[in-house]
Amino acid sequence: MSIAILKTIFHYFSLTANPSLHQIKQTHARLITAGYDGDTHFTGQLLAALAQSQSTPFRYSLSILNSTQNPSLFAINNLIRCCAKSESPHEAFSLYSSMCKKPQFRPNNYTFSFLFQACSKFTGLTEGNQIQTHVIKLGFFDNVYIRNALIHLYFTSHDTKCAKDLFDECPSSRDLVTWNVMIAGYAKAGKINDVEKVFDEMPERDVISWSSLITGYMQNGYLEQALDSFKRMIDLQLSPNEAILVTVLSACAQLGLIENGRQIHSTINSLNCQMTVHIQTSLVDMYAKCGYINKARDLFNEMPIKDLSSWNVMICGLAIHGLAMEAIELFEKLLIKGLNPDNVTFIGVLNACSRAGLVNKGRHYFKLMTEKYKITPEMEHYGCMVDLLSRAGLVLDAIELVEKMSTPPDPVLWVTILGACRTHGLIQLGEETGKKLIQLDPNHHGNYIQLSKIYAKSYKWEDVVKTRGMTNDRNCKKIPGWSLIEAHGKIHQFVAGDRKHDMSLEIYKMVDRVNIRVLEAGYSPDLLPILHDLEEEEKVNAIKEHSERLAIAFGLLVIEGGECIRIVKNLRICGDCHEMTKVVSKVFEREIVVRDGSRFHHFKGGECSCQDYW
DNA sequence: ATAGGGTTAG
Repeated sequence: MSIAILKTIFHYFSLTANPSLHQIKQTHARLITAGYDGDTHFTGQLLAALAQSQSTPFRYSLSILNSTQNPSLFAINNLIRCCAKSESPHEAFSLYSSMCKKPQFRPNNYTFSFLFQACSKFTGLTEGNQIQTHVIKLGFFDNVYIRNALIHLYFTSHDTKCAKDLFDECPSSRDLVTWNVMIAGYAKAGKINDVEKVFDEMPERDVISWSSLITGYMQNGYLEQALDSFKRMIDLQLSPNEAILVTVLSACAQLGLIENGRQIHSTINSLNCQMTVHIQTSLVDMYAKCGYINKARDLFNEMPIKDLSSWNVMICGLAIHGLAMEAIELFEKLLIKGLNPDNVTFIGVLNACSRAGLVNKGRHYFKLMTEKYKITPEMEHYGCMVDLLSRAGLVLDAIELVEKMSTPPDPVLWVTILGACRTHGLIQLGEETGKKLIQLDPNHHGNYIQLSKIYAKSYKWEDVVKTRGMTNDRNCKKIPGWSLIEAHGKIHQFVAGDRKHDMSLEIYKMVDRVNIRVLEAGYSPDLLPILHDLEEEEKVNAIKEHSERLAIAFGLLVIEGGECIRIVKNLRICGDCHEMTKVVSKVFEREIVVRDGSRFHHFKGGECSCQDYW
């Protein structure tokens, strides 16, 4: 093996974005057989190639460095870079510390840049501060790469103030990346006003500035603003990249905005954006979550390359649509393909079982997950199992499972059990569970409501009033329920008793009309869960102003006949609204699809796709 | 010869 060939190979590596570990190892072997083991120049080359590769096994890189007597600074820097990318970034600091003991060691700007990168990965602010003193002493503090990496480190260590001070301190050593780091940092810190301020003030923006702004909105729950920014960006004729498309598709999926999602889909096609596995997966997810499971399935089947997350979104999508058997079949197909399911895959499968009441299958897959695939169940897996067992009436089994857990159970698990006690008439057990739950999680409004409903079921009105009263004393957090509906490209959002909509008057007239029609058709509201001391009429009003009823009334007014009315609700639909919506679908001859906090309900001809199992 | 910032499924 001649030097010329080896040099050519390394030249090829330097031009390759992600040289394979296998090829690098082969070259390493060739170096050894050619007698260049430990050669200073080639050691540096090898480490540079490894630093550029996606897999950066730290032990291997270290052994390469140790094979040479006098490693170059170039080699050391690349080893630190390998380390920063690897699973053990903290090793970079110990490596640096041991290097500092050698008197001839003179770190340069590259060294510090990689070091701060490593510190950000393990949020080693203490280590970072030590390195910072060296940076100042050696006169590298004005280097913009180093400064940006340091600002980034302060943000990842939640020291927003220090990050901002560094940014303000030296306006001359700022570049585009500095501004982008500020946007992303403020976004992670939840300071959305600062995100917007920085974005507006920055002298120029690139695609990452936009991406940071959009994901900043997403991370802080401003989904509509994320979509607005995306539109602004498209209007400016800028090309979105994969990160942005994945993010905005996720916003559409979460909000259930199919018109918006379709528009983004056609934007992707018309802009000649490169289609990737991630984007296709996000499209499948978006269509599934917006209620178009058939479209999602078609897209999934057409995907030339699928990764595990593609399978996961499809399995989870089928599960939320109640297509349990198909979800299970797809899961079995994934196993036959030889893919290894992960924790998310099992959430989808267990969810599917739970939605369809497949108790034995659920137990089987839970066992498969822990025993064969050695996946430690997370709270979500327990959530599915508790749901599955308690809704099937096996409340005692569910309690046993929760009590056997090695980690403290999320109070939500007890909420599920409590709900099941109520539906299965286990009053005594329900009361005990409810009291325990309130002790565990005293600030959650819903817990008191659940317990009061149990009392109502056994006509203990004094306890109902007492329990409800406690919510005021204890300053409980109440998650406001909302429903949204997309009509002619616009989003309309309603909360219970909402009178802010432009068409409010007509909407409430429609609510009354709907009420009369459904009552004529034999629907009778279940008033038990509502406070007993309200006047009869007030009780009816309290239910009839639920946000989904306003959205349905609005849908009946503005969505053309023959078109499906699609509603997205953040919380779970209440039993009474569920009953009423079934009747509405029959008397108004309209298909109504409600995506609630838990799953899809497809109402048609007086029936719901969940078959009342929810 | 070596540098940085943003991303998805529960």
